Amino acid sequence: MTKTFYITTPIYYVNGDPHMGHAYTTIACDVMARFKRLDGYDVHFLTGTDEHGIKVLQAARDGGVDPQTFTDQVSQKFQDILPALNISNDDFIRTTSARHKKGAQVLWEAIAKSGNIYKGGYSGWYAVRDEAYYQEDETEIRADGKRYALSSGAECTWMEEESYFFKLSAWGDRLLEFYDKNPDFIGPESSKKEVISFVKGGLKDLSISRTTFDWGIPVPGDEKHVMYVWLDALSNYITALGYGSDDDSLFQKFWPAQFHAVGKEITRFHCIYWPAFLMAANIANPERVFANGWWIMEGQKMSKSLGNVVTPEDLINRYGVDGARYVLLRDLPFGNDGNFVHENAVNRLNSDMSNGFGNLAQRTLSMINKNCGGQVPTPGDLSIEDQALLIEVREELIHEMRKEFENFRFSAALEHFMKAVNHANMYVDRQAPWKLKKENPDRMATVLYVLAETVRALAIAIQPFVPASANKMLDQLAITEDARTFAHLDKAHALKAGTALPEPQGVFPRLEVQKAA
RNA sequence: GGCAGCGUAGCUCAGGGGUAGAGCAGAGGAAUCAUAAUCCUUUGGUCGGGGGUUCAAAUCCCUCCGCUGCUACCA
Repeated sequence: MTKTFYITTPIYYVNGDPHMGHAYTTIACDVMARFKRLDGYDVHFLTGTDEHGIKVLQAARDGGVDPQTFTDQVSQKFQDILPALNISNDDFIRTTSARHKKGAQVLWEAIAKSGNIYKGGYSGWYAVRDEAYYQEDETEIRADGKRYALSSGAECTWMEEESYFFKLSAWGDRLLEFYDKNPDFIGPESSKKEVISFVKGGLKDLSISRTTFDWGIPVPGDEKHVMYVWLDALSNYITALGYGSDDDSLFQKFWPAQFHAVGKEITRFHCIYWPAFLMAANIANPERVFANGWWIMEGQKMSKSLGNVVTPEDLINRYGVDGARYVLLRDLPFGNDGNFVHENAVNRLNSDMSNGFGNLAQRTLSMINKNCGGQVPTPGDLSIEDQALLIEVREELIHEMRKEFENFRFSAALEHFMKAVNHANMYVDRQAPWKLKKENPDRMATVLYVLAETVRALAIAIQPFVPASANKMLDQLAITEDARTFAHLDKAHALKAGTALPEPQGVFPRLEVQKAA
């Protein structure tokens, strides 16, 4: 039976427009999803938008529209960037959709049924400006007799609110045991330490409903409450699979998820609350949560006031779709924070894709076109060097890449790829087929065959990162679309001599270095 | 303030107790099939500052500086 692979991005909060960070996480997931599909897995890839909560409500009011209209508009922007970045998601979930609301309520009921929800009161020093409650020792009384939050200086008033609570305090030990038994659950290591120390510090019960506004999912049986946005939001990973609906076949098939990608700022929600909710509802936990870092731009934090916020469209305009995908994953190890420098990105694309891989393909195809009648040449006996190169690109490379993908090391996978490209270019120079043309045409045909076969294997392997370009290259080798998976890397699916090839065209045009954002 | 991470060649980043690594950028050479691309050689760092442990520290410990995230109901 085919192995399933369920992968999710976070659902993006619609209080702002999509930016480079959203693109980054989404692209990383897409690359993983494509890799797994090519590797024979039955993949389900989910992304979506998180649309409830007071911030969205306020943003809608500020814009003078009702919240549903507002979220429709912003969610659409997030949906629009998916085809623009060539994202292969199988589904898009919105937390305002009927299917999600229903599923979230079913989850609530499942947790309630287990005895983990109780009604209580929430009280504390509330700062309207911060939308946050503070402990008494987090506030001070100033000369004017009023109370202010120490951290923000916002004025606080005593508030009491009826609220439902989740018995998070009861789950600390079971969470720690879960982390212990599943050491790969949280990555990278820094996030894991943070989460474990947080849990060890002791967990308090979690308020999971609100009565102060109504832009949310009604609590089953007590509709003056709406569900806490994180309980609402996290449940998307199962509601999108039909959890709690009449047809939960996808849920049966794909849950638990193999991989939740998150930004490093939301690891706590995914690594503490989410498993606790699921365990309480007696649902299996996801296998892995991996947090990616944040980008800064040319050494500076991205911010609206600095005017250096980079949007997905900016990246596409500058680097093309495949170029944007490539430069985001090439240098920075997934999980680390990074500094995005345009000059480096251009250099990277030019030297790796244009000069390295693109030129390898072009010189190979061009020689075949001119010297072999535009057909795949007929190879003779293979030398040791021929065989070594073919083994590297057909077998060893994908083996190495697979290992790196297991640990989300996209940049390391690309390093292996570029190493193979370099070896192929070395091979061209050593064999010098342009000399063989006069001295030994049969040997030239063999060398060009080995090279064409090398380009085929490399193009197949690089598909997850630069799908459109890789496909163009495979078109030029007359590889049919159903013969492009990793299973086709082997000798049995090698190029057939005599196959007519189209006129070669450059696939990775060089970019000009340009300064400033 | 507390917790965690980071600070390594001009740039982007690996590494992590035993004579400092990669790619790009720079320099020199070879070749000319190719998107003037390729291939070879090569310059370059007292691994943020200071202190300590050790025969030996970029790597462990302490401290200081700078940056980042979290600090509970706020994505």
